[in-house]
Amino acid sequence: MSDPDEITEAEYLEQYRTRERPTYGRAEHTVDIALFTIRQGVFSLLLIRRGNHPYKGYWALPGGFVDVGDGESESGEGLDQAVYRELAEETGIKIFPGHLEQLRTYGDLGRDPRGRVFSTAYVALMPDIPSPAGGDDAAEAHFFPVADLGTDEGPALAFDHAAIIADAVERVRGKIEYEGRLAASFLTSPFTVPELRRVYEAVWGGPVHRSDFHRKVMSVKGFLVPTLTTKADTGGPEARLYRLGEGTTLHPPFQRHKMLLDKQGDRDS
Amino acid sequence: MSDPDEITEAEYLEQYRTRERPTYGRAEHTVDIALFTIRQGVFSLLLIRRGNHPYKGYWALPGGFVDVGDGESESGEGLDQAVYRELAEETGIKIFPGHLEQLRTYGDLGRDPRGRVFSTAYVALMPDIPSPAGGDDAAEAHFFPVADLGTDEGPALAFDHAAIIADAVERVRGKIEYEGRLAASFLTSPFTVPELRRVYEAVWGGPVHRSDFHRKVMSVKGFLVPTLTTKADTGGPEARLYRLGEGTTLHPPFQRHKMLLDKQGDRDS
DNA sequence: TTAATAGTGTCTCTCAGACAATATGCG
DNA sequence: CGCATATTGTCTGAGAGACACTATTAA
Repeated sequence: MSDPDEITEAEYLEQYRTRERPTYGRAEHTVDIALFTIRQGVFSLLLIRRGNHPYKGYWALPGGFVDVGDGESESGEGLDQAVYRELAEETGIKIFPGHLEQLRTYGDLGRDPRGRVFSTAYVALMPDIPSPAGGDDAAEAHFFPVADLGTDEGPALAFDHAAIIADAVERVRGKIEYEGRLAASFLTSPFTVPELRRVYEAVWGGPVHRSDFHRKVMSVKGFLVPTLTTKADTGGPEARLYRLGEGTTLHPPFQRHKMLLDKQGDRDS
Repeated sequence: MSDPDEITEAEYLEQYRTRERPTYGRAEHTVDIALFTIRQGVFSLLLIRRGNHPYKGYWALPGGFVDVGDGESESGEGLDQAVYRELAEETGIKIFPGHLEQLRTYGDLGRDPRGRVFSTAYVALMPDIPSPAGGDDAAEAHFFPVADLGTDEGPALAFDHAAIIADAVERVRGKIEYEGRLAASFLTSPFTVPELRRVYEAVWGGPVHRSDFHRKVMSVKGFLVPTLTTKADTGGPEARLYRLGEGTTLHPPFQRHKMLLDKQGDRDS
């Protein structure tokens, strides 16, 4: 360890930074964002029609290359930062008002014809704010019902985005079982219990027990904090409005396969 | 769309591949592996002592740069492939006998002093096979008890590996609640129910109800398939040996905070 | 014999599922 | 009124938590 040829870490890094680098053999890194919302009760995903090669004319998740600056350790932007920037550029969403989390990274050979491109996918959930798609880019943006994706009804998808979307949908459907905060991120606060129930119905794609859902969601202490206001225009009695409390995890979780009714129609009606 | 300047995707890609590329401003991509096992009943993580700068002498997760070939789309290796290669090179594990899954990707500025380096972390679980650490590299490899990591007892960790390890530990502790297959991947098949219980005790760090665990794990249909053999040397009666069946998800899940006893000692004794 | 353990049985109490009932608002 | 809905209440059955018990093996 007392090697006379020993160099310090600072010396090593100086050598590393100024080394000869090939102009090939480097990969690129992108972020892709699966942005979900609920529009008119329909669980929907934002896609952008590509205006450039490759996959020109196909629909793709919003996203793009991560700015790595000049490659120095402290230069460029982080992954989360890239996501917020791309959201602003591609969808016009300056301040993202929902939930964002990393999904996973895709790096298979051949997933991008331009070269080796790693893509870190994110899942974003937000309420349906009436100033949606179509950002600074002239690119066409559109919300598609999740149920249509992957079917003949759905759009033609670029790259491996069909697989990413499938993973993202499953992440959302699974995680709202035990993360109540996720479901609430589809709504603007304050909201009513039936509104929250309709989030689950939209995401899971079927009716959810009405009275059981109400009792279950209210039984999680600290999850919903009542406000003094109510909301009319429900087609029934005024509904109390709640905001999110601190208790975020649902113990025990909602169970998708049990909360979902097999047949159409709430038995409660 | 009938632009006369329009080029085909093939033409575009040819231009893209042969473009001028800077020798700077590119990031690199690594994989890091949090390899867990249970040794003598202790939930443990494999770390490698770094023989080179940066962080020379510190302990780090096994891993390394992903081979991206010459940067062409089909050249190099995929992420999973890189993980298996690094496992072989750094730990001598040629055929990985456990469970492997992607954790998440870390890309913060400054996380690697050499430059912008994205790292996709993996979680690996395997039984304690008695031919462990110390691979082709002369590097020192060692299993550390997870409980010691992050304390003064634990090793000094390189890069942001302390944060990665914390995420990995929480992933394992959380996921074995509802993924029985994960817990079983710490064992060699066939195994007994008490052996499986000790996996939970090791990972969660406390005693688990003995009789309740037995009843619960047996009640999940298709999870454990009995063999005709038994195992002696248990300190008690011979225990039946089981192998994993098809039913992998535990519905409803084991609940860590309920299955774990608050105090030492199984009330069952 | 003693101690530790594998496996089973039993009681209780919580809670999810099922469904009824009541009150409210809209056309 | 008739209908859909919000919210509360009640009954029941499944199952988790708690704990006792038996059988078996090692020291």
